[in-house]
Amino acid sequence: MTHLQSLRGMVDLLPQVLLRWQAVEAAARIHFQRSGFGEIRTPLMEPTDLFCRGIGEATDVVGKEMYTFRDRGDRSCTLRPEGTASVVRAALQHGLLTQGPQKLWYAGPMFRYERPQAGRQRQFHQIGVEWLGASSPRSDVEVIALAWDFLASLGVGGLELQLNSLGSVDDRKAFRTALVGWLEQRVDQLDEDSCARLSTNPLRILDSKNKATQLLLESAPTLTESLSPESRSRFDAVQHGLTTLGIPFRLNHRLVRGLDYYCHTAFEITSDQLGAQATVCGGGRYDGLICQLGGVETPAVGWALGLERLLLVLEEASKAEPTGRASQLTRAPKPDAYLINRGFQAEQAALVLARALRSQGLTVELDSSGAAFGKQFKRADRCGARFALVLGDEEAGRDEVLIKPLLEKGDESTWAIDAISAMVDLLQSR
RNA sequence: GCGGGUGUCGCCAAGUGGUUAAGGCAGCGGCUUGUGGUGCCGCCAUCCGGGGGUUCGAAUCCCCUCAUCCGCCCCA
Repeated sequence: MTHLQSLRGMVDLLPQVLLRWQAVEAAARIHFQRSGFGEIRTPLMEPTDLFCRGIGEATDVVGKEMYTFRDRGDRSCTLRPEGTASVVRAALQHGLLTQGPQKLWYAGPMFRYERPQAGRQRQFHQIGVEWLGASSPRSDVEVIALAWDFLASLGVGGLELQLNSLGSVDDRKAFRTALVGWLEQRVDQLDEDSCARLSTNPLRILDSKNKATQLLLESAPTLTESLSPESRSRFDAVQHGLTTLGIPFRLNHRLVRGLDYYCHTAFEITSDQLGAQATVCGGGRYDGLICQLGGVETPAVGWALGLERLLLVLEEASKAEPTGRASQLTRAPKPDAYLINRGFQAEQAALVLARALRSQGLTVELDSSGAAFGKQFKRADRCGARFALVLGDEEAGRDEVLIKPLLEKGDESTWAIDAISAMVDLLQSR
């Protein structure tokens, strides 16, 4: 209809919707701060090579989903498809890691050129956490708990934590060989997609949604079997830690994360309310990434959470439970006062009064229509203001203002227009 | 990139070949030009996502296109 429209897969966030966003972001800020994570903001655009090296050339994200273009200096630029590579780049660039381990979190838009569907957009938003320089299995546990508790604090239900270990780089290599060998004997039984992946990214075949392939995989060698004793005991320690914290999880030995940099712990938190894109949060350990991007060998764990998906789940939660925690996040703020005014002198006085009250922390809606009093009252009522303040020529002439409660019963009262603190007391009284 | 569904006012929604395109919500105006919430009255799509075509005649049929939704791939 309109010729000017937002690009496909890019959505506007309007004030009412943003109420929810802001609540979630505020909750995140507090939650991460408590665990000692500091916020980091990196550019939305990076040199293309960062992602090719960080995420892996063979991955779909790099292979077909990046927004890449050349700038006027003929540099290849890419709109970031995820946050981890950028965070690591920034940490290396500023020598953060020479000061010891870094606990960082970020929130912001990511870009992936994909076909939009439920819970998926081309510009979407992630909140993520990266703990660089953490090697203990306990850090895996802590980071997972950080995600789990954050979601719980928002009142999100119906979540499941799925856990797997990809083992060390060597374990993975060994398993890869074993799996490919096993699958090659059975190529004729594989679906088309899986066949293609056999040479590019065989581990991902485990994830296949193809029913026949899944059935076939029942008897395939498993990742767990090829774990070294060290990897095995590390995986046990992570599970033990989660159990200690009372965080329920389900082992899923098919869980393979899509990005190349993961090793050892891999996890996903899924929701039963999301349709096909059920993963709300995903992450794991990526001990090799920092080295790969030019730093010294440094272990790290982290995760990223899809904000749009989280908000989708929150919406369901607040529908199901209108008085629950999730619903409280979205209450629209009502003005404390609606300032009705009419007449030249009164309008000037109203401007001054509104500013004075706002500077005292009140939310004041100032009518600027000059319409009839009845009209202005109607608007005052409609916006849900608790009080109407009335300034007409009569009041202005006497340097007074009339205050009338709109929601509770009570009489109008007249106040000296400069009795700001007394008015504030009344307007804030409960 | 592939498959399927949908597209009528800001939102919900009737209409499926025949003169002026229901209705509801919201909005605006009035009854009520200094007092709101209820009520009543009025206004609010020459146009049916866009472009072509078929027809005496189309929102209704056909083609193309765009957008959107659901799924696949993949991921948060």
